[in-house]
Amino acid sequence: MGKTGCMVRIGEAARAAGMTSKALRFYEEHGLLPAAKRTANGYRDYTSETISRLDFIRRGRAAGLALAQIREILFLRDEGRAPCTHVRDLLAGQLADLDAQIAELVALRAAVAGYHAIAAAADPEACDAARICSYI
Amino acid sequence: MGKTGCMVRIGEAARAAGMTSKALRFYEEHGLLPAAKRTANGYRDYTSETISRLDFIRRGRAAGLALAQIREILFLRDEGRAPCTHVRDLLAGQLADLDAQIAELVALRAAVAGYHAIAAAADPEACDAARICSYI
DNA sequence: CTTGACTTTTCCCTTAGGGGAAGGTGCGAA
DNA sequence: TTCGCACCTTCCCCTAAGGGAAAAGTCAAG
Repeated sequence: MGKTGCMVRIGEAARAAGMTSKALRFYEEHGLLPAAKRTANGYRDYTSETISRLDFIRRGRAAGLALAQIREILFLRDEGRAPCTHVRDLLAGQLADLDAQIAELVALRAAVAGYHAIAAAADPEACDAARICSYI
Repeated sequence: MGKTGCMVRIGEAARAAGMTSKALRFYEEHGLLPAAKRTANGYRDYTSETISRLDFIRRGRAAGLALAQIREILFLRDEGRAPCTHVRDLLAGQLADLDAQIAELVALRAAVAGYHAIAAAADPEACDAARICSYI
């Protein structure tokens, strides 16, 4: 085998996964990546296995999962257990969370639209100083 | 006049504004409230003017404004200038931000719903270990 | 030899406060 | 008087997911 194998430094691995080097160090620090092997000069050395792991992390992030949830999934997989039912439950919870967030934002948007309509139609001279601003 | 005047300590002011004492200290520290007068024992002493200022902060927060934006409004008012046109612009920007956030969450919701539908229908045995989890 | 690109670690920054520690103050009850 | 309780003070660490920057080491090319 070659002297250096398929040495991939952090920048290249990050580029391959569409992330930054900082993110990779952060994931390692927070247990989403195992401690990377180091080359003789101390540089992190990644394999294609790490790259696919990073791909999964990216897909999970794109689905709005928190790093802690992604870490759970990875932990199950690392334990040799299929995380599929757990992932299904996480996705169900994520759907409920998203529905709640959307409902909240839609309600806030309606309220802000009302304030803005009043502000757009009001006479700027009518502002009550004691209230700081009458539009809110 | 009475010895203690209308002394209102931080806890009572916070209750009156529907906040916590921590929030009031935080607002003072970050320039949304002027440095409170202190009583002889070092306790902060608030007036009704502060309470109405806190009410405005709460209304601004309820409208989804950031503390930095609320601070700008308060600064204008403190300068003697009516903040109304600025508030109107902030509300317009807030509307645009909310629309963007809602669109993003709705798109994410659709994607997650798709993942979840696949996960709910799939055979858990079919999960591909190399991909960590096939549902995402 | 030097320059430039890459890496390492470490520290501070972001939002809007929350939690808690350690200690001071004032009032009523025992 | 002393205890307990409620309240206050400052100080420090914590959140999520990294970003920015500093200081320093490594390596290949010009």
